[in-house]
Amino acid sequence: MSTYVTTPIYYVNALPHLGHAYTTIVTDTYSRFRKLCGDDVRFQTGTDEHGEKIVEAAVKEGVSPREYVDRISTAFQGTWPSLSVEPDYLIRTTDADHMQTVQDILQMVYDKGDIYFSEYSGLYCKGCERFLTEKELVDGKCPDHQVAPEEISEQNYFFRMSKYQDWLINHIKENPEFITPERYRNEVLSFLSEPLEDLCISRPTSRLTWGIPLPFDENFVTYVWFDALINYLTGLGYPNGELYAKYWQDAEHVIAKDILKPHAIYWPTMLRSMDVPAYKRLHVHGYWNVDETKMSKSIGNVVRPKDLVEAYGVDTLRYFVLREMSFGLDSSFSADSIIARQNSDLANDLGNLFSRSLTMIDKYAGQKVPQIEQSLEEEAEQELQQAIQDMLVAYEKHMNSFNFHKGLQSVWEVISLLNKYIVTNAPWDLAKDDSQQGRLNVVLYTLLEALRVLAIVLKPVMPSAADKMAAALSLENFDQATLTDCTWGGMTAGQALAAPEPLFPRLEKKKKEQKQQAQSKAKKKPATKAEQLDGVITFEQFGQVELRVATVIAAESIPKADKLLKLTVEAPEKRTIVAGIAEYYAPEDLPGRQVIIVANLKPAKLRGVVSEGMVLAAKQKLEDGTEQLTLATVAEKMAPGSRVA
RNA sequence: GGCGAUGUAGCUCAGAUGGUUAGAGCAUACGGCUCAUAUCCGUAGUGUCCGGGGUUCAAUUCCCUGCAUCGCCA
Repeated sequence: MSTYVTTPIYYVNALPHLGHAYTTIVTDTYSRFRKLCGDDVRFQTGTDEHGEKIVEAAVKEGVSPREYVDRISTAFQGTWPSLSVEPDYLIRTTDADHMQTVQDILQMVYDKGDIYFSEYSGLYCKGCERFLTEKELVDGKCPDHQVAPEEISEQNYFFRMSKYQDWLINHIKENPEFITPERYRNEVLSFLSEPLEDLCISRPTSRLTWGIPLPFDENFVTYVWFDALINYLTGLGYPNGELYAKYWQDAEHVIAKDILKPHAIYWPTMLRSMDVPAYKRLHVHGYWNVDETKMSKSIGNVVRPKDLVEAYGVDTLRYFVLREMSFGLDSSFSADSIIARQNSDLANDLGNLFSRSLTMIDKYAGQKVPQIEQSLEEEAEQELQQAIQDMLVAYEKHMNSFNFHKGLQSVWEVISLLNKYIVTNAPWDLAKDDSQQGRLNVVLYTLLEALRVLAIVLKPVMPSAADKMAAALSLENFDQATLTDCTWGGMTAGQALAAPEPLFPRLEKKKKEQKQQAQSKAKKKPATKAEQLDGVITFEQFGQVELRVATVIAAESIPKADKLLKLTVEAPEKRTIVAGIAEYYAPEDLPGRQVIIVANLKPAKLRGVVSEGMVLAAKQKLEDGTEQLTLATVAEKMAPGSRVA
C-alpha cells in the first residue's frame, strides 16, 4: 500500500504560528502512522509564494518579492525539524518545475475549452484580493479591512467550474470519506445545492506581475488557486513522474476549515477537467483559540511554534495538540491546559509507569529481560494481553480516521490498566518471597512487553519519547518497527536493558508569573523607579550573606528522600549540610570536591537531618525538557573556609 | 434573512434505535501502598442531561417551539 499525504502550501505573508504547526504535526503523525502500518509513504508540505499580498509585504520591507519569499519560506522550512516533522518533499510555487507544470495544465484545460475569456466588473477589495458583493459591505466598506473597495471593470479568464457541479455532487455522495469529518461534507453539499459560478483564474499584469503568466495570454498571470492547488501534482512530477504513477491514487489532503471550498470544490473540478482522478480523502480541522479568544495579530496572542517547543518540548506539544483537539472542531490552547496534560498524562501516567517498571527490572531482575515460564501466566496477564489487543484495534481505526484524540485515549486506557496491574500484583511483595520468583518474572516480563508495545504505538505521535523508550528497552531496529511487531512476546530473555531515564519532567504551573510577563510585554510601559528597585539589593544586604568555600569530606544518601544527600563538609569547621542534588550526583562522586556554601543560613531540619547551611548549584533546563544541575565551585583549589564575595 | 450543528458533573467531553442507580478524564476530599518523577491504587460525591409544550405506560433521548452559542450561505 502507498500513502500520499499533504499539508496545504502555506502563504508566506507571515511567519508560522500554532495553526500551521497543528496542520503539519497532524500530517506528519498520519504519515508516520501509515509507515507504521507498513505503507510506502510520501509526505509533502511547502509554501505558496505568489500574489499581491506578497508584493505588498516585500515593498514594505524594502526587498524584492524574490528575496522576501526566500526568507519566509526558509523560516517555514526551518520550523519543521524542531517539531519533529519530517516531510519527504518541500515544494515552493516559485519552483521552476512547478511554474512549468501550472502552465502546461492551463494550456491543456484552455485547449479543452474549459477556460474562457470574459468581462467582469465589480467592487474590488485589495486586502481580500477579490471582488465583493454589495451585500457584503458594511457602511460601504469591506468588513474585514475597513476600506472602501474600488469599482473595477476588467477582463479575465474563467474556469468552467459549473460544468462539473453535478459530477462533483455525485462523487461526494458516492464517496462518504471524500470529505471528513461529516460536518464539512454536509457544508459542501449544502453549498453545492445552489448553482456554482465559474472561477476567475487570472489577474491582468497591469495590476499584478508576481505570478505565473498564462501560457495563452501574456497580459495575464494566474490567480492564486490554480497556481496553488496544482502543487499537489507538481510535487509528484505530474504528468510523467514515477512518483505520480505510484502515489497520486492514494492522495490525502489535510487542511484547516478556512480553505475548505478551494479544496472541496475548485480542486476536484479542476482535476476532473484535467482527466486526473480525484484525491482520495480530504481531512478538515478546526481552529485553535488561544486563552479563549481567536488567535490574531492585532490582539497580540499569536503563538509561535518555536516558543512552545522551547517551553514544553516537542513531544509534549505534539501529544497535547493531538490529544486535546477533537479533529474537526475548534479547541482552546492555554499554558495551563498543556501543563495539565504534561503532568497528568505524560509525567504521572506514562512517564512514571515507564520509570517504575524499569526500576523494578533493575532491582528484581538484574536489569535484564527475565526468562519466564508460560505456565505461570494467570488470568491477570491474559486480560492485559487481551486489553492490549483491543487497544491496537481501536488505535488503528481511530488513527486512520484522524480521530487522534480517541486513538490516544485508547492507548492511555492501557497505561492506566498497567498501573493497576502493578499495584494488584505488587512485585515488591513477590520479590520478598523466593517461591514467587517465577511469578515475579512473569509480572516483570509482562510490563516490559507492554512498554514495548506502547513505544511502538506512540512513535507516530511522540517520535523522540518513543525512541527514548526503545533505547531503554534495548529494542533493535526500532526505526523500522511496524504494527505487526506489536505481537506479544517480542522481548528476548536475557537481553540487557539500559538504565532508566525520566521520560517527561513535571512542570510547575506558572500562571501568575506568566500573566505578569504577558502583561508587561503587552503594555511595554516604562518601569517606574519603584519597580526598578524591586528585586535589587544593596551592597550591605549582600554582605549579610556569608559565602565560603568548603571541601566535601563525606556524602551519603538519606533514606526515603529521593532528592536529598547528607554532606559532611570542612569549612573549615565540620558541618552537616543537606543538599537536594541526589538526582544529579552519586554520594561516592562527591568527597574531595570543593563547593560554595551559604555559611550563615539558619539551620533547618530536612528528613530528620539538621542542615547547617546550603550548597550552591546551577540548574538549567535542557531542550528535551529534563533538567541539568551542576555544583558551583571555585576555579582553583582554595583553603576550606575561604570567604567568597 | 435561509440552512445546519451544538447545549449533559466545577472544567473538557462520552452516551443511550425512548425503559430501573446517566458515564470518562481532569480538578476537589478522604483512605491505602512504597516499585516509581510528591508519583500510583481505591473510595466519595454533587447533575431540573438549556427553558417550555407535545406524543407515550415511560422522554435527557422522538416531535414542535423558545433561548443561547457556533458554522455555512445570502
